[in-house]
Amino acid sequence: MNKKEKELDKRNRIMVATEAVFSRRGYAQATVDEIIALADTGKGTLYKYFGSKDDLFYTLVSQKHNELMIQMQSVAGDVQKGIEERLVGILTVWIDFLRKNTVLWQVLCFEMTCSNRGYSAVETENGGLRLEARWGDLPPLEEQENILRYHRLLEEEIRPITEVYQAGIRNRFFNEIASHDDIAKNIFLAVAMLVFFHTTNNLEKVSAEELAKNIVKIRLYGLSEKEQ
Amino acid sequence: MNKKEKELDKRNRIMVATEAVFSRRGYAQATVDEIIALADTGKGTLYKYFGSKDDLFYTLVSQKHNELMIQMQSVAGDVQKGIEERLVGILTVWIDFLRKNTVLWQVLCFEMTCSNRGYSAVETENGGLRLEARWGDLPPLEEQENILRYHRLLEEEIRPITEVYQAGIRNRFFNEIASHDDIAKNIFLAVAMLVFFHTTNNLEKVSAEELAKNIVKIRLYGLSEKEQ
Amino acid sequence: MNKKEKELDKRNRIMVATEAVFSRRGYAQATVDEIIALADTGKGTLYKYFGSKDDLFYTLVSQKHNELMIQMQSVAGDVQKGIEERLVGILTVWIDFLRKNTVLWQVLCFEMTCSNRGYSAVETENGGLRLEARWGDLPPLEEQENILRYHRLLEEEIRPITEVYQAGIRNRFFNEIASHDDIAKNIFLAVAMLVFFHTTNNLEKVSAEELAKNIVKIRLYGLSEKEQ
Amino acid sequence: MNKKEKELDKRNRIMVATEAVFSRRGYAQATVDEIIALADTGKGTLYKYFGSKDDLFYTLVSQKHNELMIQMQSVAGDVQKGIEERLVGILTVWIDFLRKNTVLWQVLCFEMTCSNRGYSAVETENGGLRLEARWGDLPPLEEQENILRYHRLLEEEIRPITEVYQAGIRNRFFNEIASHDDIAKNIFLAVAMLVFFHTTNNLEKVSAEELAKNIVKIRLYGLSEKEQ
DNA sequence: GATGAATGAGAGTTCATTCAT
DNA sequence: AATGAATGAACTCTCATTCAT
Repeated sequence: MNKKEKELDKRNRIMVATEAVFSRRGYAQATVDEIIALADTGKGTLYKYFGSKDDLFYTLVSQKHNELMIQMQSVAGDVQKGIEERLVGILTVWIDFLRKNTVLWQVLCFEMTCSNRGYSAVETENGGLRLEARWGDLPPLEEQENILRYHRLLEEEIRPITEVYQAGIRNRFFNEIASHDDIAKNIFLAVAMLVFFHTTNNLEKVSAEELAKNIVKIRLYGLSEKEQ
Repeated sequence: MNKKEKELDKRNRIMVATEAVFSRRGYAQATVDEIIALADTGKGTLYKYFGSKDDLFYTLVSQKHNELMIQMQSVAGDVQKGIEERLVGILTVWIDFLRKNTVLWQVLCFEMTCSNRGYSAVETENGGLRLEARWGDLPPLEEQENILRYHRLLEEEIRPITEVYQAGIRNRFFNEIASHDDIAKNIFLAVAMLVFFHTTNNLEKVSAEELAKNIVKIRLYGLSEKEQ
Repeated sequence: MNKKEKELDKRNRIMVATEAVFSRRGYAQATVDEIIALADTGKGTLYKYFGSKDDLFYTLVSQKHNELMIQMQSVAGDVQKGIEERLVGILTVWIDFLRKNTVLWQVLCFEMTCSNRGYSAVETENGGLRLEARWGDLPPLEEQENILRYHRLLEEEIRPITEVYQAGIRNRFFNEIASHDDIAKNIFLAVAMLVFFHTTNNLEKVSAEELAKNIVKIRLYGLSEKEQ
Repeated sequence: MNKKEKELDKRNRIMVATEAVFSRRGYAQATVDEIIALADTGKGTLYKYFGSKDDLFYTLVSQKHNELMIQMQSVAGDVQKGIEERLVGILTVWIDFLRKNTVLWQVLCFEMTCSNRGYSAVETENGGLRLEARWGDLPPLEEQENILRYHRLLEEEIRPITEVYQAGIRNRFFNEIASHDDIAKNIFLAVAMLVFFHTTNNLEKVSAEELAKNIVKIRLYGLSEKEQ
């Protein structure tokens, strides 16, 4: 094994340990000590590669995010397919992904976005994101930026569904109720909730695709036997 | 003010401060010091009444939970009303409640249930709840019990919807897709997500009832213009 | 010993330990661990009372500074005495003080003012002090303020000499060479150097007053046997 | 460029970077990482040539010290000149040198001699130097030696003034007050203080020679208008 | 009964030095 | 010969909990 390979190996071992530890402890409860013990390396090495605990987490989820986006785009971009088919495709990818990264994405959604501290991200005029506090003051700018980058990941992950959804509106595929802006976002998040709160014994048996089909069917055609 | 009143006053002041601090910091970032400063009392007093930081949080959410349950039951129990009407009623209460307690219930759902550490609660044969770990070991029994009590709160809050939903199944109000067990739970959680991730500028304007009506309509009759 | 006394006792023990440790290690090399071990207390106690290592040091020297200023003013303010007598008085106090606090005041002069990192303090138009960097950038504002407070201590300590000196100029006590502004400051600092670099065996034997007299004589009447 | 030249080039680049970094950070705050980044070389190279951070600093100041000594000796050794002229000459060199190396020599005087940790150097019977601790124990012998070498540099730098001064005593150039041994040292150090604490706006304008002349005049003939 | 001073384990981070390549 | 990845001891600081008054 040459130098380059060894270096990659170290980085990789840290990355693997990082995933394991954050997945079993969340962010705040995870300790750098546990990570380096698992990676069998020194603290200095970790900090040389990743700079800070927050950067370490960001690097991990950022990488996973990129893989997710590639998969999502491959199913979302196929204009041959109809609205329903595309929705099912995107949700299948999303469910699959969340099942593999349940804890990490919970941590990302609630802990890292500081949604659980009363901050939310709102769009600015020029299409960017800005942090907003439900009460009191915002943190220092540098910390705001650290928080916002997680919001940006999520925003990008929601976009494929939003786009298909808007195509559906243009096609008059949807009824007038559908005009509310948050519906696309809501499908995305409702699925996340489904996976976050699944209990091991019932949900796992259903394949991601089957689940996605059902969810889309319910959203599109409803649960009711009767006509509205 | 007599002794009893004075004691109540102290407890109340701590409770109010507790809500304020956990609501703006989440659980991990909240400090007991900030709470007692706001309550203008001593640390010993707080620990005398509430025992631990975790018990303090539990007491707070437990109290709010009880208020929520009373409201939910008052709209869920009315057998005169139809399925749709009852669903709208429950969700209206739920949305209203979450809007007032957004951060607290996020913390409850993800931080306190340790859902963000890979634990989930599964039903036991005798109708109770048991903790299960996605990986590795469970924490000591005492800590498990502390975690489980939060799961019990959530389970109880979901029940009214589940009951209405099961009534719908008995009435043949729903189509066969609806047979999946998690659907009731999913409506409940999807609404939570909607409120957790609202951004201040758009959602607030819609009344809780209007929002509930739309959500139920979509669930029941679907988004699609066309027949399935 | 009652509660108040005990509290004072703890604070005092920390203060004493602080002086001992900073006096034998300087600032950077001193560790909080050594201080608490010597004070026989916990880390939390130290941080509760003093907030940070820097604040701890500042509290210590600030206290000593106040004692020094009282003594200086008592000898500098006596308008009955002549210029020479007053100079001798101030320098006696200064030498005495420095002998007792040699290391602390070295640390103050060089380490804490960051003079040893190329920063100096210059007077602003409104009589305050501003930090200036010989090269490159200044540190963040908050850190600048921490540095400046040490400069302010020193500036105040120099002032009594400056005042006597200016009185001398008004009285035409000095010759025209004396017009340079920095001369008062220089006497003050030269004495500091004398004490900082004394070697135990020779200087200590001379009393502070005797030393002060000699220094003043040399400054006033010169070393030379001959007339200029 | 051949091998020898390349090696020299590397050494030189490290030396230049060393000066830059220690000059803007002092010793404790300087990092080897910053030095090698500036020198555009590897850490191993630096440690190969210089052995340790302390040795690196010593090599730097030692080199500058040698240049200083050559200049000092060239003005101190000229027996043609009178006492006053020689003093002015030495101080001119010394002021010039300090202005160019203000931070480095501050670090040398206070940080490296561990004067700021309560150690001082005293002469031994055989003319050497020995470390002495104001309180407590001395460090291990090896570290003592590292500290002493900085004292030796300073002692050597003071010597030219001492020699001129002793010539003055032999010539009966000085009055009886001047017999105190530390006076030569004090002139030397007072000048250092003057440069260390100059503030950019006033002192720089005066040439080193002008300043030296004034200092010597004051020392020799005094500040007072009146005869003693 | 109410208090808050005292605690100390444990957190994230830095950096001089080594040594295999 | 030159490198820079790897190290880990040591640093400052936090905070839930206790218990003497």
